Amino acid sequence: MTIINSLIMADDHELVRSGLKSLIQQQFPDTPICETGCGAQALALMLQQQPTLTLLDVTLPNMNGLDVVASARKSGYKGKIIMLSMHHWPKYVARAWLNGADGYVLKDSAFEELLVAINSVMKHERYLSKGICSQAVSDVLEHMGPNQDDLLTPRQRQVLQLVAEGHSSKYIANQLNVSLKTVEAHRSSIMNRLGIHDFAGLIKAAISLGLTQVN
Amino acid sequence: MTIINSLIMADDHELVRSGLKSLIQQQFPDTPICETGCGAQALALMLQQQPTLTLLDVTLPNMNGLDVVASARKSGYKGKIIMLSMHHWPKYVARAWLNGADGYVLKDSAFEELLVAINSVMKHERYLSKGICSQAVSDVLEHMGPNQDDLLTPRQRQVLQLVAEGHSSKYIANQLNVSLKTVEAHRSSIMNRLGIHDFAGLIKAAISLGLTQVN
DNA sequence: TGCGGTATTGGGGGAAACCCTAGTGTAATT
DNA sequence: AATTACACTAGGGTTTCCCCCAATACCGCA
Repeated sequence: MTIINSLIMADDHELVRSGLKSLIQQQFPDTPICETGCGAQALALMLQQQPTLTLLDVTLPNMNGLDVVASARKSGYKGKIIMLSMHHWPKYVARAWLNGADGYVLKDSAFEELLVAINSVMKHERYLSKGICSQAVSDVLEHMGPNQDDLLTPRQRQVLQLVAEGHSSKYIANQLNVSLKTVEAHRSSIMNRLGIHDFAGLIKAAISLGLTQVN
Repeated sequence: MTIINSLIMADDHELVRSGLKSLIQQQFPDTPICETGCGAQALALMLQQQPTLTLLDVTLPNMNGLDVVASARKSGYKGKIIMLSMHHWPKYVARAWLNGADGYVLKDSAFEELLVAINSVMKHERYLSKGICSQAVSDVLEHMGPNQDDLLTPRQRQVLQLVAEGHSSKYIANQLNVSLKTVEAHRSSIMNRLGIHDFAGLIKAAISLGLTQVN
């Protein structure tokens, strides 16, 4: 039987977290579960508590799950990480892999599959959800440099995500603890790099990069 | 104590359904719960089984939740309907109201709030999730005819499309041969009507209204 | 015919964003 | 060890946008 000492769960919808927590608690009654709805807090909790297992939604406010994984690994987090996502796009899966995730489970999976994933990663195996074409993921990985293949730097993606969530540069500057001017400089460099000259294009780029959703 | 004879739950993600089912089952152990992940099947089940209560996600494959509500009511479904949605936009809430929903609960709510919503609608009351500005919904309802395209005036659509294409208000003013201030007034009234408070939301609204495309 | 609502038009002032320029730190290259 | 490249940081000055307010024009309705 798999034993999980502690668990952190990050999802942007509290109802979803509650439901998942209920299901997991039934399977692992003795595991303390800590939950959060935002990426930055998830990262902080991971580093503070070093939980045995972290369940991370990909689309999170503040900082998306893929960046959380990268930052956590870079900061020395050693626990297992399973991504929860509704996206089956190979690009996302490959990015999760490279950033240091151990499992990738689609939200359109049965709970039993999540249990299989948990057991797999706790045995130091990787798990890829059914319904994801692993060949396509391999292909993407081939054409994907080990790091920094993306168009934007982590900081730029972070800023772009916050912009696309509708926050002002002032608010973003407070969130990131930098100057207003710094945020504006990031915005500017993002637009230069993507060849965008207006706000609308910025939002559309964020959508097509998966940093935010239309609705 | 509220008694629910039967319940149908529709959500596009099986993991979410499982979790929610687990929570609800704990509260209503004797209620049979039927679940589905697609809108068309949800509609069919509602008409066949006439459940006491239906929980409907707004974003569903095949047929979105708002259309399911409209069709179900038109076909004589008499049970209660609670919408589950991640969208707080007044536009969506107003549409749900007009189509015949009894409750509207954000996915970013505690499970306890869903229970309050269930108890409310079973007592023939309407329930609106916290975090939704009911005044904004009322405002939208005022300006909302029976068909969906009355949300914006032709001029507003025209302006919104140009905005979403990335043009500045100044350029738009020149294109339309009106004052800069007029265009800005249009932008303002569009945002008021849709319950939007930032530029990002404006672009996303234009996309979901089909006025522009992501790429 | 008059009345109310709203579509469309416009202004002023304050806040936010954009363009240009530039310092610092880090990592890879030569 | 020196150089190059670039991510991240930041300021000054200009342009653009957002909120409160108002005038005219149009359309349905009593």
